[in-house]
Amino acid sequence: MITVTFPDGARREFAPGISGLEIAKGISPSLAKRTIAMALDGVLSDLSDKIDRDVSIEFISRDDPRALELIRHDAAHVLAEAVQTLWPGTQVTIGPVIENGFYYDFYRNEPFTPEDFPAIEKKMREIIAKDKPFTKEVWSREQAKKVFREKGENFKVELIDAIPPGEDLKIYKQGDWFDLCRGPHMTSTGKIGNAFKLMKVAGAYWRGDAKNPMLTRIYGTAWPDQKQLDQYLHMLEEAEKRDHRRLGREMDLFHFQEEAPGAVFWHAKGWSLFETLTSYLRRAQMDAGYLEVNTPQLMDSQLWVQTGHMEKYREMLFLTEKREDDERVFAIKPMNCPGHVQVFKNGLKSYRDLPLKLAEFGKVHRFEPSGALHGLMRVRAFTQDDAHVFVTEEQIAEETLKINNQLLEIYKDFGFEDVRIKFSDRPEQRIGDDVIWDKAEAALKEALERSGKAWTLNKGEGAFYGPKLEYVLRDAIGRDWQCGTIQVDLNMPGRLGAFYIAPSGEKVTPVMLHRAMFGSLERFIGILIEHYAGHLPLWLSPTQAMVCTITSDADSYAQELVQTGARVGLRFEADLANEKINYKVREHSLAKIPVLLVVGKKEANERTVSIRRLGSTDQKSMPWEDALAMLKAEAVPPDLQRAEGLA
RNA sequence: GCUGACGUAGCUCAGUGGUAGAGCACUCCCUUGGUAAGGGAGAGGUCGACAGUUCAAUCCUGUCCGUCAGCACCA
Repeated sequence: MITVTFPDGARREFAPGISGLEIAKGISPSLAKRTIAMALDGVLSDLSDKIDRDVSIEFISRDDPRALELIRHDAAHVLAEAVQTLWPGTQVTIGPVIENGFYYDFYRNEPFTPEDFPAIEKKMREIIAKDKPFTKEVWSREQAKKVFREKGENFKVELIDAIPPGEDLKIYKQGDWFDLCRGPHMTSTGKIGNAFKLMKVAGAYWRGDAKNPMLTRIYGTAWPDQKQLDQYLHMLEEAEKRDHRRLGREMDLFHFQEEAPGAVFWHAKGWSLFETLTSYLRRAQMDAGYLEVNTPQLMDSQLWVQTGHMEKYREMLFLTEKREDDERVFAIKPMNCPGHVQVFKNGLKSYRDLPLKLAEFGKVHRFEPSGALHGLMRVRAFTQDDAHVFVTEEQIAEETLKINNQLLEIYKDFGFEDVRIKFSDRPEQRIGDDVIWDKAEAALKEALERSGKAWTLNKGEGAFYGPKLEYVLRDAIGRDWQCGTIQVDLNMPGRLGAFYIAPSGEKVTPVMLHRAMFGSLERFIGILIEHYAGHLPLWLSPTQAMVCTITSDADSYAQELVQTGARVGLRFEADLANEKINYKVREHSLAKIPVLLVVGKKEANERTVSIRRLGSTDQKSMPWEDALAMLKAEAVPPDLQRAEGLA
């Protein structure tokens, strides 16, 4: 007999080989009816699975959070059946669950389009309405390959070959249709319900490799009920309103145009934000002992041969043409590091100079693939808040930890409390000995452990010259972007001939730590806009207050307020337009101006202002001097607010 | 780069094989109005670029450029 433990702690004995469904039926028919799967010792399993050991069991109903992935996975199978029914000859490949939904990759000569969705969804509803039971069979490798080969499912045959020898080959059937699948599934297609929707089609390479054929991927989303589906769709609409490309236009921050793909035209307001951020970073860097330098935009391409970039990234470099009177080819810098190494090399350095921290707001250019470009997030010309810390091997972990800590401090100033850290170790294509890589990776791990922050491993994703930590932020629609980074480089300084004089008098190659806090200013601004949904805090907002006149009687008073604001370092503007106050309030609210100072004849006479904050309909009248003092205090950047406590 | 979709006024979008339209924005006039759109008039377009088909192309075909989504890439 086996002992089964129930969620309430009760234990019961059963004969080995009893299925979950039988146990549920034994308890009550209604439980069996509403149970769609089970968890054995916490692991989701088919309700039909036979139990032959002591376990704890939980019956999963449709409203259990764990049912969500089953609903989506089953929906993917139904999608595949629907597509193969409508277009026989289409090959199936894989169809996993993803965040917020699922997809299925198909191979077919004719691509699918969104116009096909209604037909596919209709067929899916039919399959769901038939409430076909999911049944599982375990096949032998040979049998499975034979069946799929005969069906012309060549991709499935390849998948079977990739399954490790010890693992069972499971086939899930829903009526006549079946698929190779790891499972588990719900008891029948009817459990999926009707709260699903096909979202988009896209190409995707077979097995994620650009050398392989391209498949058509159909994305869908599925939820336990219509309400949750509607909520999700509504959330997507709201996220669209936060899109920095849209807000960038609405707030008059920047634009792009065809002549400069992947390069930003910063407008005055966007540049104000950019400058506010660089000033902030300058203070932070100075505080941490960095020296700001500036290195050439264009250097002999030979330098990039030395670093290894020409070999690995030739296609991504912007190169000049050879000139008749000069045989040399120049490259626009894709990174700042070689420039900083030149600064380091200029003049003899001693171990006493280390750690030496060189920083630069370096504008770099990379010929990114056209399909990679995305607003401010992925551009071809961007500004790094780049720095290189030259250290001895012994100093690596300590300096890395310092950078990590400052980075997290800085992110907090922008409300990013839960930054995710990825540790990317050695890639296949790399320079330098493995002994060196061992050291570099160990140093980063030590720093991570000492910081106590959670992190995940990003296997094989390091830079070609060294491992890295990536600090990842998420945009409005859930896409992840690398912002900050720390990289340990035991290769490049040596390649470029940098050394310092050790206490022994020997020449020793320094280790270089590459670090960026925002990463790319452009990307960080994109993330910030979406993070704040355009509602920038006062210290960042390009226009901090708009003085709106009620009638032209207050024009000169309004202008005076703007001037006084400017004199104390506040960015005010006046709206003297011949429009009603309703119109002005609406216009500037839509432009995300954080503070509206409304002035009419009354305020001009009494020297007061009526204050209205973005996102609120409250209005408060107060003496102008008080309002000015209040806004001035509020507009102090967070780091300077902290510093005031020190003075 | 790959697959697919898209490109018409500053923005959002209609539209047609016979050289274009709306709303908002813009300019001017009237209005001086107290917290999310006052009224009127006007101006504004090589219909992404280049070829081809056609008597005639913004519309059909092709190539290119750009944008969007996903994939691949991301020093």
